[in-house]
Amino acid sequence: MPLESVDISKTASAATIIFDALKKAIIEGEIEEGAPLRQDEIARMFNTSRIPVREAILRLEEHGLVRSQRYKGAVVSSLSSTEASEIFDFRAVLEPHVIHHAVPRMTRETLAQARGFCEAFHRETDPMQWGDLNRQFHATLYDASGLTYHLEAIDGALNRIDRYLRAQLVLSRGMSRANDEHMQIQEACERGDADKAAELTRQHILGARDSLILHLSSITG
Amino acid sequence: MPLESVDISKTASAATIIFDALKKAIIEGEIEEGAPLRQDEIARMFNTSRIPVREAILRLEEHGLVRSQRYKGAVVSSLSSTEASEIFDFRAVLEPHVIHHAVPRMTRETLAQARGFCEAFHRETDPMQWGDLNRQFHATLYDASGLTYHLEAIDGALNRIDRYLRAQLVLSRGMSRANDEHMQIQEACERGDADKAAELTRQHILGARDSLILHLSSITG
DNA sequence: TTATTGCATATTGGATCCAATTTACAATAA
DNA sequence: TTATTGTAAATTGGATCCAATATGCAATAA
Repeated sequence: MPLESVDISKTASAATIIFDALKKAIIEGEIEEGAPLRQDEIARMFNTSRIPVREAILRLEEHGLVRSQRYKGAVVSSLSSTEASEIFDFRAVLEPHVIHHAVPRMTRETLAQARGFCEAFHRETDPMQWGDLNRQFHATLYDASGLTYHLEAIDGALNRIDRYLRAQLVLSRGMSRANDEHMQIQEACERGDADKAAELTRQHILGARDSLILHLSSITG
Repeated sequence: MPLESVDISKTASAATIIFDALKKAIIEGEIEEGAPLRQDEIARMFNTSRIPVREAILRLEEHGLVRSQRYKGAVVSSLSSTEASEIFDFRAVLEPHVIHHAVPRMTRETLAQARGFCEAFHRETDPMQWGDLNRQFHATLYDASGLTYHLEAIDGALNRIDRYLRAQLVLSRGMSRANDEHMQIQEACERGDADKAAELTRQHILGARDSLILHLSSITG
């Protein structure tokens, strides 16, 4: 047939649109911890009824991003420093395994793309962009592993601590240190040294954990 | 006050009841892979409207237990052998770490309770019970770690492959082999040998993976 | 026969309404 | 004042209704 087949972009459901928007706002810290999510307030913001809002909130709760009590509503989840620390440890177990599996499967395109993000991260002057570029760099390397279940679990863990990671990058030496470590990881991957890439990744995560915990305890005592 | 304080068992919401029931039925294989979940059919079964059913199905989807397409409904997720294999690998990364962390934190009660499940598993003659006792044994040991985020992730992974694990235990040497390995893990924990417990756990999982994959490929080719 | 079209039915997504519960606050009593 | 009680408003959970889409089948044309 002479017509080009065009992907009719089936507009997502209202519930999905609201879910994505709330997820982004919560992850990036736009809504603060403990803040309540009022169903009809959100419904008005999206010009829908409360039904898709409730579905979005339910899905967020399954990911641990909000906590809700019957008849009392949902609030954005907060993390104690021990909970945050455990999630870093979780990442420190999974991510070295994933990158080790990924290194022998990385293509030239993978490495070029990762290097692009790595350098963009280095050059970027807007702190609001650091968090995204950081995640894109790591995700590009990890994606080569093809371990979709692992990747989803890592993504969920990152979502839970994303606002802390962003705060961390703004700290005195957070950005420059992350940048140095990214460069080392990138180079290990380019050399095909899976063991080194895995160990550097582990230390990258545990270092971030320790510096964050130190920071949190210096604030709250 | 002279009255005993009694926990008024606040009846769970309809959505939660339906969610739990569907989750159990899917995990245990009572509903077969690919089977559609009709909203009003389920609603009639629970004497509710479709609203709580939809919420339950949405939550199941977030856990990967069902897949749904817009206007087409939800079906029970199926797993390819490569997907199943990856989930075993995922467990093989996390569970040794968790038990290693748990061993020095195990109390006499922990060990006694685990030994109870271990022996009950050994004695049990009803294959329908094997799956539960197997999970209870491991969960008892893991719980001592206090790593709640890890435990949730492991639980989610187990839910995805539970029906295969159950099938596996019924295979020729599945039950007796699992039993031997449980005994060794139990003894390592009682000796306080965290390294050994972790390594045995790793082999326990990878052995199950290999035997399952072998079995699946012998069926489907 | 075989493929295609059109329509009736089935099913899901969302809006609106009502019920159940919590929360805020005023009224009252110690 | 301070604690307690009662009531109204706010909020969530669920039921019912309508809209949007998919599915199955009969009718038709090649």
